[in-house]
Amino acid sequence: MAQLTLHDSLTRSTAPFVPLDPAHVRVYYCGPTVYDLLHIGNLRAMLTADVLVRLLRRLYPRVTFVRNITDVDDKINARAAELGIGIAALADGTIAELHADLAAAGVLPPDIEPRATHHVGEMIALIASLVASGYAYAAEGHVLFSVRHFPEYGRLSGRNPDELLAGARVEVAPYKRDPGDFVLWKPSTSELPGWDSPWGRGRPGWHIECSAMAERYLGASFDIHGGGSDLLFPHHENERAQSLCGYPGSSFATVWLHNAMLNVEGEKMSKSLGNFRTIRDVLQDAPAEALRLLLLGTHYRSVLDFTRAGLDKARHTLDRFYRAIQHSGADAEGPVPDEVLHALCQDLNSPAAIAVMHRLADAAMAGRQSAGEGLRAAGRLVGLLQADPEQWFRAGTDADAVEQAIAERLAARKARDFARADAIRARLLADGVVLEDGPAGTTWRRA
RNA sequence: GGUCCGGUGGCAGAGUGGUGAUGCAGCGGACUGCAAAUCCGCGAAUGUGGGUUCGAUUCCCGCCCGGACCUCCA
Repeated sequence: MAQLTLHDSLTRSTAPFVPLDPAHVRVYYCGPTVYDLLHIGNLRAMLTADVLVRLLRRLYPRVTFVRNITDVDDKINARAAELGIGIAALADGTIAELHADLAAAGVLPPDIEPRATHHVGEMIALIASLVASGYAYAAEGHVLFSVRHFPEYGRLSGRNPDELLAGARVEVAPYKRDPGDFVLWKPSTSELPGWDSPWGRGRPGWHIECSAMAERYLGASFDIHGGGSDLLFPHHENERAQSLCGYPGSSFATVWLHNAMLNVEGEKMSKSLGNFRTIRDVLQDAPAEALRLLLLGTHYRSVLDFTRAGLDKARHTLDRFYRAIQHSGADAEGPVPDEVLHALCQDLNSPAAIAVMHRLADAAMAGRQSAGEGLRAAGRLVGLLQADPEQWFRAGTDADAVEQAIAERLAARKARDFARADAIRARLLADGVVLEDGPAGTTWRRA
């Protein structure tokens, strides 16, 4: 069996992945904050996790993948107030949209998708334990984690706690003992969502939810924790501090996986630049597999540039793969080719796996059915090539009308009236249908 | 200011201490009424200056350039 190696952000090195329990691999990913539709940056993180989990499921007998939903947060409060609805209603609606978008994008659902608001009790218990053991303190209705009590603080993100605040852009709240201390619990006014706690009515800080939910579903020590690289600090650094101090003797995550960010047409995606692309938006004008192939075309730890041209190219590549499958006569999946598995096992090297798929496509095009079957199998491992080729090439077209036009054109060609034949072909092309004349007659597909 | 990451052919994008994947684009050819698709062939790259080494794109140092993060953005 291929040995999986992964890059660990904590050690900043790539090493063989050794599960705590080979019979049961456990993965936690930080999921979205549900106040708006998912964008393609969110999707990149989800997709990295998706490929990781698909691969782990091939390599190990049992995998539990937990991806949380943050449904209590100041941004949610603000948006709910803006819309004049409750946070639960906003969260429920957003979660339904999120599930629809991810299903459309071909992202498999996690095994467990815990919501923060359903685990406030666990968070309060964890905070109480941190207070009792001296790692946290209450002040003015807040509970704060005391960074100075955790000597390893800063190790994950490579930061020196003493220097951390030197360039910070925020004012330090007066109730903090050290500027780097972060909030575990904060008070809520009567109009804000809140829960009763030993420190009064309030709501949890952002970081504590992941510590509590990861422990609840995976145990205090588990295998892989992932998320976008922007979460490395402070979110993951803080989670790690909370969990290591709150669950003595535990190791929290063995491997920390972080995917790089995504740009749009060369610029950072941001609301102010107006280049924010939601999944839904992109799927309006490209098949989901094209979006997926585009994202997998760059290694997850490199910054990826999302471009319209790239999306079109991805679609043409898929045309080539589907054509090869069709040509090889592969109507079923074969075993996953070793080269593909091997590529993915090298720290999820999806671009290398895609390169192998191109070679398989060459062989399939040459008529090797087993190559076509291998291509399909490789596709499934990375969530591609799941459509029926016929469907892929002809979805959204009026087959009867096209067949009729082809018959007319054939008659024109037989009469050597090429002007008329070409006019028919041009008309179909304008309607998004491409004709291909082969020895066996004329075939067609959408452009 | 601090920390970190990266600079590979026209473009996208892997890998590697010893003749630099893969795709797109380009060029020549086959096929075609013309195309499309497919096939054959061709040209084309490791930011910069040093160091280590028999040999560096790969390791080390300086420089230049780009990017990310620095308290709640995947």
